[in-house]
Amino acid sequence: MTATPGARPVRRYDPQRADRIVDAALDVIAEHGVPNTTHRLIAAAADVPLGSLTYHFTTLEELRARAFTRHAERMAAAYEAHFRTVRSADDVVEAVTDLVHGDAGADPHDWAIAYELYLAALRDPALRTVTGSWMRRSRRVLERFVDPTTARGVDALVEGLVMHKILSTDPVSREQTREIVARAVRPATPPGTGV
Amino acid sequence: MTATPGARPVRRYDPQRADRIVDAALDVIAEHGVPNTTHRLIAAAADVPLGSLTYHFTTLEELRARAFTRHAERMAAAYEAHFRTVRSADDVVEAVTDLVHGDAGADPHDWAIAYELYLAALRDPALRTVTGSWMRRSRRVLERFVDPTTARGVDALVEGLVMHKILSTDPVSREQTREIVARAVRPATPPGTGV
Amino acid sequence: MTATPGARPVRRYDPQRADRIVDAALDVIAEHGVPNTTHRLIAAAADVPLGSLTYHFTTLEELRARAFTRHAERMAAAYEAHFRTVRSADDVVEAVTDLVHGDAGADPHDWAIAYELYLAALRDPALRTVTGSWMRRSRRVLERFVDPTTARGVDALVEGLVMHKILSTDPVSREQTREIVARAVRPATPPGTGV
Amino acid sequence: MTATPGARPVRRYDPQRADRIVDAALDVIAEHGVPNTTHRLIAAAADVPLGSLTYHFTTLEELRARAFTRHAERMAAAYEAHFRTVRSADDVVEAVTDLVHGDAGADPHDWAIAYELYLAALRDPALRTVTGSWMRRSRRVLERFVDPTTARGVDALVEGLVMHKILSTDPVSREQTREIVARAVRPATPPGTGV
DNA sequence: AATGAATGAGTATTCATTCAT
DNA sequence: TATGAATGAATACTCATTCAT
Repeated sequence: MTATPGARPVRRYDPQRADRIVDAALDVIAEHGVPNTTHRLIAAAADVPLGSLTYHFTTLEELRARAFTRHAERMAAAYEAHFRTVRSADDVVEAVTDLVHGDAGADPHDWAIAYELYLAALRDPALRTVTGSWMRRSRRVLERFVDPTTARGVDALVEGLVMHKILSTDPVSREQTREIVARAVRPATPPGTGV
Repeated sequence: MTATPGARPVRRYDPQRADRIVDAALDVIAEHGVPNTTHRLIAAAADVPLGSLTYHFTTLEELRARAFTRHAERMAAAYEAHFRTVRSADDVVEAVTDLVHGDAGADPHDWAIAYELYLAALRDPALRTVTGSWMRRSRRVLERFVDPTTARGVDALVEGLVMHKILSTDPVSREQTREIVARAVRPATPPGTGV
Repeated sequence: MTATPGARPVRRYDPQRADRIVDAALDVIAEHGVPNTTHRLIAAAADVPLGSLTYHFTTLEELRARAFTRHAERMAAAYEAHFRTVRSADDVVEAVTDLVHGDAGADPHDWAIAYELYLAALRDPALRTVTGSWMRRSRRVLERFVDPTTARGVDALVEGLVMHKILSTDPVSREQTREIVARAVRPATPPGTGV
Repeated sequence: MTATPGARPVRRYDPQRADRIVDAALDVIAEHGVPNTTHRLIAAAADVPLGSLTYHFTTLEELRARAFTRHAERMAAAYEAHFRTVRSADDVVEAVTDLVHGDAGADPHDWAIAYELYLAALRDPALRTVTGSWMRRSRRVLERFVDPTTARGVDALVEGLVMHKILSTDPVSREQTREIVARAVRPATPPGTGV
């Protein structure tokens, strides 16, 4: 009850602890993957005692969900910020190319978490609201510059290009990416104008 | 003294067992995901005793790698078969649309395995040769109809469209997909022709 | 709703548990030998649940090392205590004979552990610091009565006599032991005095 | 029944196979220790198929016993050979010193097996006939030069010196060993001649 | 309110031995 | 006669979660 002198220094009032734990969880997911994301690893990363995790989050699953939600939120916000200064359709091509080649804030660490989330969402429909709303926000951003169908296509294209860039053994060049993106961004060919 | 029928499980002579185990592993990966793919689950799915797995495959990791390799091989073969009858660029659009909407042999089960492989490859560079060669084969197929850069774009687009179809809460329609694909397949705008 | 007595095993608060586990490990090593010293056997001997072992000791190897260290420490202390009342060189002969014939605190149980440690040290150089410091302490005790070389010889002799007593089918008599020890304790023949 | 052409080359009639297996077992025991001496390791060392082991030796324990028996026989024979040219008591001192310092045919490999045998004999009384008869032969050799009690002492001393040489962190010098041995070999002090 | 000790269910893996061929 | 495939019991170890303090 009373602080015993000489006892180990007690961590004082720590209102952001839950927050710090969520961020630590994201780091662990990025570095070790969901299956290796254990209470112990997160506790160590957050520098909090083990019991603190289950005190703040009933289950590990809940903590993971919170972490993924936060990540999706951040990625969507970064996406929006990235396009804030874009004006013309030409700028869009450049901006999207930047996105694919990592010059837009999202690094491998972030993409690793994203793919962990994707796979988790594949198994857990509850997480699909997280991925779903993230995608809707991305498309909404693109719709400021292109028609909805094109937005959908460009958004999917970014996904696929990033994934192939990571998984391929001969990755795409920036030049090629720009070319590919440019084609996707062009307005639909008016019917009857030939292929 | 006498062999009581049913009293003792029969030791089966089973020359294709290793093969069956690999297929069972794929089923388990599809249904439960890599992290839940345990020896026990695979053994049950293949209807073989537990010890049989480590007899045929030194580690679980090795078995997983074999399973993923077989899956990638099958997916690539299916991809090639799917385009075998395609002749014109117009047919390509239809064929790719079929691919995205599951009318080309690959079902959610197959895609689930594919995404498990992607994530595994993200952590394990050894698996990247598997994903890499699969992608190369896909592109090579497309290059029969379009230029290499376009092939790359279309291949990435398929990836992204399928993924978003699975992860989104409002999925894309077949109509939209065709439109998006058509745009990606169009030849590049000749320089100087304007947008 | 009410705690049914006996229904659920009681979670015990048990601050000396780690210590008790180490002692239990020593008992198991003595009775079953290192190769049969399993988590299960130790847990049963210490009357603690299985998971408790790896909670307190990361690996079984670590637990074994701790147990051996404690044993060597105890044996050395007993050795020192045994010679505390010895004054003359004659007393030394008697004291050493007692040592060999088990009248000095160390029983077959203790020697069994010691030999398990020896063999373990043969494979694991880390354990050689344990055996090495134990031997140094023994010799230091003997050096209170005889010159260092003699101490070394007597110490080795004790080792060999005990071992042969255990492994031989016709063991040495107390009388013989005393005679042998007496010869080893005698001061070196002054040079030039002939044999 | 008939040799199928193209089948793997069948190992032809191999009458010394059992012998080779026993030697392989000794190698494995020396290198890996009894607890790690498995059928698989022995089969690999002997370059024979796995099933061959249980074909020739009912249990692993039986094979181990055979291996230990052979080793003890060889060690005793080497001991005898080593003393065959010894004539005087002075020569004995030198010969014993050679024994301890490894100049008598027995290397660390041999001692490792010996200690594995000792420990095994500690647990299994059946093996004590092996160790017992080995020791008797050693003593009998020494009794050609010294009285039985001295022989016993010297034999034990060798045991202890070798063991301490292996387990100690500051090993004994050849000089010291000779001195210690010399003292043990000297005839008993005639009663009444003082200590 | 907070925590570290505690635990049982689960994991991959090893291996002596059996047995169909 | 000889063997390699087969298997079940056992092993060390992990970990989410619980709970006494």
